[in-house]
Amino acid sequence: MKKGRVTIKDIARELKIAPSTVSRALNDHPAIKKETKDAVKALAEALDYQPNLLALNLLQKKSNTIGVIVPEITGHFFSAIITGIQDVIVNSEYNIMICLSNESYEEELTIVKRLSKIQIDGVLVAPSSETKNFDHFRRLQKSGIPVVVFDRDCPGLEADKVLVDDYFGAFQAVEYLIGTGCKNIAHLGGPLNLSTTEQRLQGYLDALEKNKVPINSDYIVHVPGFSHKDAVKATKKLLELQERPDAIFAYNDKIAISTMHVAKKMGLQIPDEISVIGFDDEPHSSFITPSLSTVWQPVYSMGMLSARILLSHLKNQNVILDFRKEVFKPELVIRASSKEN
Amino acid sequence: MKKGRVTIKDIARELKIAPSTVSRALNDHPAIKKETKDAVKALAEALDYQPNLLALNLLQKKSNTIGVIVPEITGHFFSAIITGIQDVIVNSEYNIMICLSNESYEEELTIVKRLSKIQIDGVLVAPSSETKNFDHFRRLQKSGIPVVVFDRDCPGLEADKVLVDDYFGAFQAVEYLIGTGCKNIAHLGGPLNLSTTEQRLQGYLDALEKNKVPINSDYIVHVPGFSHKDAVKATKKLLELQERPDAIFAYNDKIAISTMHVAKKMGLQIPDEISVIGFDDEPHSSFITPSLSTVWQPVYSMGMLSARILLSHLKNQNVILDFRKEVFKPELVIRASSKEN
DNA sequence: AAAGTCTATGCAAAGGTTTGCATAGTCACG
DNA sequence: CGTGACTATGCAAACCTTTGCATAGACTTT
Repeated sequence: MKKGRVTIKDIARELKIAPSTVSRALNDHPAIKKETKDAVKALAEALDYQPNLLALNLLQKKSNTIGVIVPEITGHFFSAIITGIQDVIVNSEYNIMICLSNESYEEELTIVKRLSKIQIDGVLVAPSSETKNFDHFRRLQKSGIPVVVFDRDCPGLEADKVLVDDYFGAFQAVEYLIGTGCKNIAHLGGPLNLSTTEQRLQGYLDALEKNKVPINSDYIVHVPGFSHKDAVKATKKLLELQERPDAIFAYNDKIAISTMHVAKKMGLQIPDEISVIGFDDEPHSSFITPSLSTVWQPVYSMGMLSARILLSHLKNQNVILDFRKEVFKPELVIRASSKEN
Repeated sequence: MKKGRVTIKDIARELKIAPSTVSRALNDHPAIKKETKDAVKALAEALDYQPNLLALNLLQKKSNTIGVIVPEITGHFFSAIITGIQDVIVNSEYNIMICLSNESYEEELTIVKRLSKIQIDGVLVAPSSETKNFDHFRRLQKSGIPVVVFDRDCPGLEADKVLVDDYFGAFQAVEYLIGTGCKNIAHLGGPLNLSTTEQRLQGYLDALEKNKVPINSDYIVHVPGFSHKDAVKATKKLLELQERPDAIFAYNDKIAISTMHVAKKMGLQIPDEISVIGFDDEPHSSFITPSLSTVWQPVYSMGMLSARILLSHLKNQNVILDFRKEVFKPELVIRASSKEN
């Protein structure tokens, strides 16, 4: 019989009224008589009418979709953030499109182009570790698309930002290590160029300095990527030093766990011979042996807040809101991989 | 000056030609003179023309988007599958919309309705653990939307399926435990109603039976949900039994890790007093102590294949392809949480 | 030179919905 | 009865692109 889905025109024809009347009836426009409304609604129901959002999108020049760009989702951190974002967005009229940059600037560029083509309404982004230039985000903003940056800062980009006080977290962790009597504290840093890497390094340095612990540049090694291999290699570099460190503050739990793995294989006692503290508090970090001391971040809340900020921009398209910069405080979680204070 | 983005009409006006000519020039239609094409392309470039996909969507009655429905992404399993899916889809013209059902049938229903409203072109789905009725998927199929089910089977639903031979994996794991001399092998099953739960249970049962090990119903406990608490509670039930099991085959690594945690707290030696085998081979499972024996699944490949199957349907809309059922073989990975053979 | 062929382009419709403006009809008031 | 106000509805444009058909002009063939 009828091919394709039921449209407003079908209802109009059936009821011998104009499509515009049907549209208004469906949207409860006050100028429509109650009887007409009822008739239209009844028929729409009967015919299982589904509004064609594609048409609406074209008309409104918006896709009712927001894009989320993250480097990866196989770790816990971004998965949890996304879950937070999702839980907020689900209760709005927006759809959500998750895109993975695989820590690649190129792919991030491609994604942004794509999102811009489909007329995305807003973007939430944690930039890739390769990204140094933020012009692609600026281009989005210029075409009226609000951009909210989370977790990893984009220095120089004016946008809403939801970050963690990485500096504070690192400072606390390192100061704790000093407090337990560690003298030779090393740092396994993250990929260079990441704001989080820099902040955590700075926290490490300042904690040492404040406590008058001399800084040894041999004790600072940056892990180039996020693979187990990278971490193992970097750890070995540290543990094979003439004067072996007695504590390692790692950029994140993943690295910390690899570090512990290597240390154990070398027969070192954790934490007696070497303390380890990570960052992120991944769920399994409390289950490894010894359980990992780490810095907890309110990941889920960060996701929710980022989404809420974006939504508030979308709701107030006309009003120009000031850019917000929200910084969450992380918390040091002491477990068994570090000595007692 | 000009508000909004550049359209094909703007280019046409500028060049004093018809919009249709511009369209054809941009799409390399053979009937357009080279000079015209060049002129159009040059101007399009200069004006930074971005085709409006929204208009195209309306015209083609499709959104060029495929939906992916998963229960959650905080674990490694679905994250890795999604990464595989993404890596395939990225190289097609399709966009990808990831939706989380949070293991809830209700939310899954809402998601399906939503996807159907936005005229999704195809769906990849791992149903929630609550889902027993698959009519919502059938409705999608009826409106011409191909559905590919992955990981968790939907019995009775005719669709493409990409699964793992859970039965085989479980059978192997349990037979291995028997081979190492374990006599009282318990099973911590997953949420009832999941095809994977059933298959793994059946593999467990058959392995016992084949090896003439009596089945003890006290040794089979199902974990209702995926939280740590649920797993701890279920484990305790097993370990407090009069005749304590000397091996536990768990539904997945997450549960297995919780189990080991409880066992260790009770002072049990793993694997001497109790062996543990999980399922999934999560990346951190090799880092816990003792490292976890488990069943590995080719997650990334599953994601890729699922996506490829869906794409092949979309490319051959007219042709009706037979439903495919692909079953991947898992592999037993023996580490330190089980005895040697 | 007429008829036919080919090339390059234009016209207009289609896709489904919303919305400003126009209009037909009703009613009330002077 | 004429005017004004109000109600309920219809018309048509707009959103942007693609595409079947039409056509104008140039060139070829008989």
